[in-house]
Amino acid sequence: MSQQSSKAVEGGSREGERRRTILRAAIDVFARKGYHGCRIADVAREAGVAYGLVYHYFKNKDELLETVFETGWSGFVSRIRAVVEAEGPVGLKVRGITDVAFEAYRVDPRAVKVLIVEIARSPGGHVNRQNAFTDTIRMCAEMFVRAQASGELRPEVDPLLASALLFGSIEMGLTALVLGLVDPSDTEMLERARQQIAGSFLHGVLTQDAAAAEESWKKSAMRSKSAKLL
Amino acid sequence: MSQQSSKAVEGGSREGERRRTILRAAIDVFARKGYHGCRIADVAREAGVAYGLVYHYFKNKDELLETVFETGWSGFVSRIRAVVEAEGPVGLKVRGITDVAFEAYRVDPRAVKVLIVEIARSPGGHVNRQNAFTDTIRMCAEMFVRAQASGELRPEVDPLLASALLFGSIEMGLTALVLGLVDPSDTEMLERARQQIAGSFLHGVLTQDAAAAEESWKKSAMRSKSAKLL
Amino acid sequence: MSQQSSKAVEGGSREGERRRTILRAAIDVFARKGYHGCRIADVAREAGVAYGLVYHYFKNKDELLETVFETGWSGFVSRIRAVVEAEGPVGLKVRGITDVAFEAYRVDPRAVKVLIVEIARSPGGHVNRQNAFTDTIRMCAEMFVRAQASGELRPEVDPLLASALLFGSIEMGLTALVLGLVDPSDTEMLERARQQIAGSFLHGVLTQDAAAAEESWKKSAMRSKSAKLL
Amino acid sequence: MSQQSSKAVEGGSREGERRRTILRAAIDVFARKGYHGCRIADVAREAGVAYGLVYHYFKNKDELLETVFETGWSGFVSRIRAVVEAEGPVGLKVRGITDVAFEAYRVDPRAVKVLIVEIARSPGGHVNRQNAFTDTIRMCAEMFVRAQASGELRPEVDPLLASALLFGSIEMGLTALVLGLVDPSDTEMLERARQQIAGSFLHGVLTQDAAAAEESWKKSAMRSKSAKLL
DNA sequence: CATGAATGAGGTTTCATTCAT
DNA sequence: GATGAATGAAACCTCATTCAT
Repeated sequence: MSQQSSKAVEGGSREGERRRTILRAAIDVFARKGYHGCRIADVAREAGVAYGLVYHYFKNKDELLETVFETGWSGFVSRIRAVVEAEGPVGLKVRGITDVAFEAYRVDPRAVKVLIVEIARSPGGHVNRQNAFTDTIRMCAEMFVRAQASGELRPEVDPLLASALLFGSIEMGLTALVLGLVDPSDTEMLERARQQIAGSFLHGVLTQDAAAAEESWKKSAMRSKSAKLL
Repeated sequence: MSQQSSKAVEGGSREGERRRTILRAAIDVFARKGYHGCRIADVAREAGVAYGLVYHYFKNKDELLETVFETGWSGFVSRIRAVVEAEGPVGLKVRGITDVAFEAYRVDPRAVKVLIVEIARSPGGHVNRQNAFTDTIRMCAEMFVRAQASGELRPEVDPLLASALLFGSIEMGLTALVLGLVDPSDTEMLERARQQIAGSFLHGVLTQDAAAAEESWKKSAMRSKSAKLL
Repeated sequence: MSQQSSKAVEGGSREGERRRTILRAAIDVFARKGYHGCRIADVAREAGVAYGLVYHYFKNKDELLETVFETGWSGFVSRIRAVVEAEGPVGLKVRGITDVAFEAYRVDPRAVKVLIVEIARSPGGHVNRQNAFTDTIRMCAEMFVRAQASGELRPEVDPLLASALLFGSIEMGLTALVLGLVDPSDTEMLERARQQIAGSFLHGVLTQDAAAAEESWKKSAMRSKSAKLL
Repeated sequence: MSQQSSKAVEGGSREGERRRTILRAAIDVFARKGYHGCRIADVAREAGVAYGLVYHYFKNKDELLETVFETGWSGFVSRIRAVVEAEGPVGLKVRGITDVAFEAYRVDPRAVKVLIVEIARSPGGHVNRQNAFTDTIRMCAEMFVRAQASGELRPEVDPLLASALLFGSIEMGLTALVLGLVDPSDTEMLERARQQIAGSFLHGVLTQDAAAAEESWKKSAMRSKSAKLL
């Protein structure tokens, strides 16, 4: 009782620890072997716990995977939301969204791999996953609607589709890393990819005025960039 | 379509028919249930053949799925290659690539879904699928290298990444359809999506000159569009 | 196809054979180990078939047990029904019902044990079993209603309860055998038990007239009994 | 009833309370789900105690169930014994036995259900349960032996079998209630059932003289019945 | 070619029991 | 005494694959 309310604020409670250990192990095995190869036995061994304990914390395999997804996704979504709801030009927000994705990749590439390769494209049945994904796209679509109203987005652009395309670009950019098309250890390439994804996208959808504002922003950013990242 | 009715299109013996029936059934089940739910028994039932017959034509489940993938992909790739190797401005080629993808979707949405959703998934390495995918991206990347040499593509754009982003945009555009974000029966929306994907992408990466050439092309295309499509 | 319609009349069809083998094995294991100890693996070994084949013929363990019950019970019920629907005094019918139960015991004591000990008294959830049991009791209750109308059954006797008591007596009589209270190999005792169950019951519920008719029947029966049984 | 509210009825320390709470919960779960569905976790939840506490009071599941059985059964048996060992005609005793069974049902139908439904069931040999049951039958059989010696019971009746049949009738009468064949809330029906079970049985096995004595008893009983019961 | 019964390894899931706190 | 997390053996069930007809 007291364990849940008092200690579970951020990292406490022995129960929470174990649970998280298993979750983390699941992400690992998942990223390594994919949905197929991911046997509960592997997860348990990886987490260093007994077989049955997985079932103490998760109803069954599916719920475990679902939780892996939601855990990973919810953090991502909340960061995206923060960016979307902040003040500022849409160009800055789009760059912010790209940054969130790439930062997540930098922190835990395996988790991102699971999100991208194993779940985001996953089979129909799992309603939650699709909803989480489509909800995020819709959230950004509304951002684009407002950007269109303020004259930043070109009028002939469909906001929903634009949102889908932005995430498509980000996702495939990261997929290129995950699949080894691009060397993931090449940090300079990583940086260029991030720039290009946001840059090309914005070039493609912004109005002349917004693009010009973007341009001036980019130049000032270049000077302070290297300091920020490391 | 023509495959089913005529018997001699491509080695159309009776054997070939059966084989193709099974393959088509596999695509269906695959599209409906994903790699997971796809049991040999389902494929056999869907095809209306006996359980064991699947094993007469395919060594095992993996070979069947591999064949499903290659069959679907090879046609797609060869059409892409034709577009890439033709003469003409890169803008036209990018539109051509988008057209190929959308046309494939129009002909058989389920097959496209399989290609989209199951890429890079399932049994460990399955090199073929990834290779087929990455090879195609590399092919288009070379196209962009040439376009950069001829001054069509902006110099600061990375060709490989550009290629990835193009396919990312196309894929997510189609995924939006597959996921029901966009109504797939709305043909006007389909048309607009196709235009926007290619258009935004090109806006984002082309030089001023190439973009201008694009612009003039687009205007002439608008007049003849409806005739082409049906 | 032809296997089912042409050969399945009584004992034919290879499929039916296997199925029956498994069913019979299930009855054996069931009678020997009870519901608890009855593992699918045991049934398969007893039947001399592979593990998975049990699941080829039966959806799961429960369906197997359900089938064991229905198979055993349906034969029993149809014989009871034949007795109930025949012409004649109610006394004869009651004796007929007792005979059916004891004959079933003589033919396959294990099957009767399963019916009595494992299933007839079984846990709530299984609707079919209870229904089958209560339906049979109701069938005989109607027989008693008619017997009451014709003046054979005493008017103050409740027919439904009488039916329950008849089966209670029969069941406990057989249970006494099953539990070893009475030596099951003592055929004379068996014969006496049968007589007493029907006799005491009838004494208890028949009117004076019907009881007198019974008495005269019993005497004539005694002379021809020993010849019949062996 | 009184067990729960007062703390010193029968070794009523705090420990005893807990133990009894668990036992009572076990009866409940047992009656509701049968031996199968009865998991220790269910018992603990029903009793409102922690998982492990069940193991503090009972060595293992089997001992718990055994205790449930014995607790319920021992009270029943001692009451039966009191009836059997009392002075008086056998007819009165048979009615007394029936009364004990029905009274037990009135006080706690669920406990009776467990006793009825689970007798002779589950884990292989569990000698105790069978013994408790067969011992009781043998005890009454001896009562019938004496009744036969005193000319109350007809000479051709087998005492052991008669005893089995009596309990068979009682059990199935109660089973009819448990299974819902008879409405358990219909107290008049309950009363009639009790009368009929004992009455029919006695009619079936008593000699003329004993039956006549019975008859006169019954008439006098009818007058004072309602007062006795409540 | 065609069939579908038969096989059994491999995975998931349950749950009685233990034990550290 | 009391708790419930932790353990793991043992059962169930699935399904790719084989094979006799």
